Amino acid sequence: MSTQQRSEETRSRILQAALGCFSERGYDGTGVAEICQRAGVSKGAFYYHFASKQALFVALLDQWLAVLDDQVAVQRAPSATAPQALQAMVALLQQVFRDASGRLPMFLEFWRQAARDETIWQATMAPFQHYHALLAGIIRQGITEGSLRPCDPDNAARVIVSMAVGMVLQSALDPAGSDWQQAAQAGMDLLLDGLVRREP
Amino acid sequence: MSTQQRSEETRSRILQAALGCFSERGYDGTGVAEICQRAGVSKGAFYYHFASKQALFVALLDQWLAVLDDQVAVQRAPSATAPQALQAMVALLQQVFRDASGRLPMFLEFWRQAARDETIWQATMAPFQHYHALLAGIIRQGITEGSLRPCDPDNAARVIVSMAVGMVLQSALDPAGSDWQQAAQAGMDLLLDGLVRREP
DNA sequence: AAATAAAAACCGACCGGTTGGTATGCTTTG
DNA sequence: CAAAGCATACCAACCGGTCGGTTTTTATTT
Repeated sequence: MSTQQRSEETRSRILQAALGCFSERGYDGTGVAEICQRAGVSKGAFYYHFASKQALFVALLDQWLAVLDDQVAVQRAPSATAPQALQAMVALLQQVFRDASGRLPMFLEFWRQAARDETIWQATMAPFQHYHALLAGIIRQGITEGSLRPCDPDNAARVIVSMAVGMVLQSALDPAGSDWQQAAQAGMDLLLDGLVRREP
Repeated sequence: MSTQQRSEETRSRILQAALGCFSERGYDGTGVAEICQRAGVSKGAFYYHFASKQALFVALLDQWLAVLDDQVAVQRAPSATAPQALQAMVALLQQVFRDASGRLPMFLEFWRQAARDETIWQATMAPFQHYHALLAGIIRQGITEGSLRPCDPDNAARVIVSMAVGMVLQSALDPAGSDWQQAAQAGMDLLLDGLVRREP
């Protein structure tokens, strides 16, 4: 096997081990030695691939963001009506629940660090703004084409993003507390149809 | 001044200092010495009042929960219709935004610790379940009295709680990103009326 | 009221263990 | 051989927590 391959595999194993450690014990709670042991490499290898523990964390965040970008790119099918497009967006959330199963506490680590580190903050906020813009666009289009009632698209998008974020957080804290995939589905249905009873 | 008064004031000052430190630097990021310095007391005083750093954290959580219970107690006026009652609940959220201004990162600390510590988890989850039950009750009543359309009250309550939690988190990360008080108001309006355009 | 005891409140030096990070050297590959 | 990739030993700093001692308040006795 070439040294490049071996090197990249080592790096990958460190990332994977760190993901597990951070998810289970948190960022401050896990030491570099612990990550190395789990990855089956030495401390020297660690600091050969990453300048610092913080840099590793950022790399982990970047990796996650890359995955997320892919998912967003797939979701580019503006053919359907706005309600259908919004329903389809829920599937993306379900992807989050599925993929990040057991590693959702990592989100808390990201968000916590984001509140203190400028670089991490920008990277962490990007998806929020991204999804906000995406949703606001869909809603705005839906209003002009008549499938949605007139309202402020930004506010509506904010509601949807907030709901999603809230569910991700709760599922991180209490995975068994509810079927969050189904809750997200039902939530979007509710949002579309409204709570108040209509008069005939 | 009596020693009791002095003692309680010292304890209070430690709590206040800790709140500031944890909000700014996080739980692991702040040392006991730092809290003591900010509070103007010695380490001896600290460990006279609190068994450990963790115990101080729990005390801080309890303090917050007490405030929250008061707010919930005030909100006990089931006289109005369900939509009105739900609108009134939003005011409670606004209270959170107002009171916890600048200390919202503390929520992230609470939630993060909750993912690892059983005791903190229970205390942290309690308000979630509390509000869920409260909202579900209002909605259920609204359905039976005809002011709300038939739906699953639990799902609807989950949506509202999730929206609130999501907004609190986002306001913690990006306080200047939006007028979250107004966003919460608009969100509830939207939830009540629905997004989809009605046919005449 | 003075003296004394006892308890509460507080101080700050100190310790043991941990941790992120480094310096140096060995192996393998090209 | 030169460089990349990796291992081992080690360190300086930090941090939660302890401990013996000191001051201040309260209770008790004389």
